[in-house]
Amino acid sequence: MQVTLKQVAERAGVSTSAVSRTFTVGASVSTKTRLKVERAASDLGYSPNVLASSLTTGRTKMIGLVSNNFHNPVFLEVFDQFTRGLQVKGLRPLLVNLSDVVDPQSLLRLLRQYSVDGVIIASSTVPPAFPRAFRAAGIPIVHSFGRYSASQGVHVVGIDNVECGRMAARSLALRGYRRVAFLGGPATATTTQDRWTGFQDELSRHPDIIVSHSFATAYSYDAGQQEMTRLLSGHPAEAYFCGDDVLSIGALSAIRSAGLSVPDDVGIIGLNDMEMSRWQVINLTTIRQPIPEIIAASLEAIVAQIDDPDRSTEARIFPCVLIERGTLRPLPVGVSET
Amino acid sequence: MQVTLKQVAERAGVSTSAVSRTFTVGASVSTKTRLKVERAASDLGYSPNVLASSLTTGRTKMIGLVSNNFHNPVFLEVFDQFTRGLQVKGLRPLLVNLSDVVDPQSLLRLLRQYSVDGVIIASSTVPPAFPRAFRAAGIPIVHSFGRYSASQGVHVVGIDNVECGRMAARSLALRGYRRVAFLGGPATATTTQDRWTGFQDELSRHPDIIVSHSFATAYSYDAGQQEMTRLLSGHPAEAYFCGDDVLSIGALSAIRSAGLSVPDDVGIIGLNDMEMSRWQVINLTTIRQPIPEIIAASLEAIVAQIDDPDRSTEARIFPCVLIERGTLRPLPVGVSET
DNA sequence: TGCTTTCTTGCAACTAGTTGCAACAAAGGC
DNA sequence: GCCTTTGTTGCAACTAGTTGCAAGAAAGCA
Repeated sequence: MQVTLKQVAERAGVSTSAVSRTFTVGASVSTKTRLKVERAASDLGYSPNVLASSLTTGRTKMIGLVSNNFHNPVFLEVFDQFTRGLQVKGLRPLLVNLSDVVDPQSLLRLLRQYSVDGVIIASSTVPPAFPRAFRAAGIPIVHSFGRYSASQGVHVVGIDNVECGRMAARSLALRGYRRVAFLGGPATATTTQDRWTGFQDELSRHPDIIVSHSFATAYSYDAGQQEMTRLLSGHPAEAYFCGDDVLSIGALSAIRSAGLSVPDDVGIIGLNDMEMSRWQVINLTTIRQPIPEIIAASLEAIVAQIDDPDRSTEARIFPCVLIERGTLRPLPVGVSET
Repeated sequence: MQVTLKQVAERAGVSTSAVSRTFTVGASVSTKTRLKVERAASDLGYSPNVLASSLTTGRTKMIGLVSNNFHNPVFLEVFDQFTRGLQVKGLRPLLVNLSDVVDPQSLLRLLRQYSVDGVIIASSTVPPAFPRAFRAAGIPIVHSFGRYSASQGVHVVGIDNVECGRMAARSLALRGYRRVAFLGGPATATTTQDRWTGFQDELSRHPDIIVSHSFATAYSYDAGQQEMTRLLSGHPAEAYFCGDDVLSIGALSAIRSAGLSVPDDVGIIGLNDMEMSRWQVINLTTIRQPIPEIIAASLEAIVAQIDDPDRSTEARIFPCVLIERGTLRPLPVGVSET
């Protein structure tokens, strides 16, 4: 079945140690035996079994990649970049769909069974108890797209959601909107809370602007559409900061369905800048999350923790940038963004 | 560090065999020792190491989940369903992003190093040499979204792309279009070829309909937009069958940008029915691939092969269905789809 | 050539489990 | 109570590798 190290040793006429050492970088082998071994190995089509070697080395080169966000299109991009980045570093992602798992301990048990070298939790909606469980178990952990303050002792890489809320508020204020609102995802999500906090905070400096808010039941197209439909039946605001791009598009659909025009009747600003937001049929003004940077920093952090488990944790928070497209009215002449 | 079976045995005052057997279903252990062991295990927080046990059992319960399709939004749904489905069966997906790998042998080597129990290749654009390499190596393999004829001896689950082409052709003919075209992805993709073949074949029965075709450089929004822009500068058809939904949306954008209206000036029919196609800002008429069925069948097939490696392979081809939305003109009164 | 130093190599014990076998215990039948 | 059958248990050898140690080989130097 499988070609083993023993068979290679036999064929090459050397000990198993010699074979093991030829496949270990930095081990002491003469060129002569190395050649013999390599010859035998390629004859037999041998490749070492990482899992068997993990027993003694304690390294599986597997990273648990955990997410519950299999519906937000940005996460396809996230998975793409994570898998490529891990592969480049010689690591393999063991993917875990958290949607079915509710208990941090069972996730911990699961990933321990496979003795992964580290865990990346990629989602803003995973409760902090999950990363904390890994921290407590001494398993290298990074919470990507997480919230800084929530998980003390856990390395977090993400954005400043409060600042994003402020940024959205500033954009709306600068564009002269005087009745604005926040349309968030579920109120329980920390990201939603933070964005709303920042939004509110910034607008408290503009007493002339009337602020309201409401929450959709999920970060989804349907939830956005429903909530906006409901809002339009009352006395809608002039512009909405939506918790996320998918929500924005749901809202956009509801506005258009109601026979209103964007951005003339109602303005929308989203958050994420997913692939689809630039599609001309959508053309969403939004705040871009620097995904490549967040992922690169996450990978860096997990590798650093594996190499030095006692490394102190830190949070790396990246700045977001406003991407102006067609769903907010343009800046007045002479006014510039900041 | 890790709690081992030995420690549990010591604490419970039994042999390691007894512990091993308590965690093996169907093994012979008395209730008395089982209780002692379970007690000790939960005291120490023990969970067996799957990888160590895989050495003797030959089962890692890991499945290589291979794809190169990290840009098509349908694949988020595909990954979601695959990961959940595998989890339910007690299997773990080891995700491989094929975008960087070019050689079947290096993919084979990689997955052998982790002694995965089986491999699922989920993509219509992976060359058949990849699944064949696994077949030759005796590793259970399923090619999801693959093409039947291409990989003899490999279990394929997917759709009949030729029939999809015919279906699109019939829809256009029934709606009275008389100048139609196929806008495919890269001409090298077998799916593109098959869809074009079926489209052409069906329309050969309508000598009154003029058929043309062209190929975009990729299955992407930008490629669709570019190709449609080019087509519109010439003498465009009345309706286009696009190779895929993303391509369709690119084409849609180009048409709208040119000041033309859909479906009045130009009709579009896509293929896939991804999440976004039903968004009202897009509202794409398309052919739906039965993704849940394809995935369920793929999982069934891989499990069956693991249980019985000598099992004969088969192809499972699922029917697609037309989803009528707003990018084709309606059927004439009295005419019905078939 | 002889002595020291550095390299290479194999042995054997180890990693975390599983499993065939034999010994023993318990239960069942008469 | 004795014999047979069935159930439980531990030993030891096995899975595919790694690695500390000591011995032997090669190289360096005078």
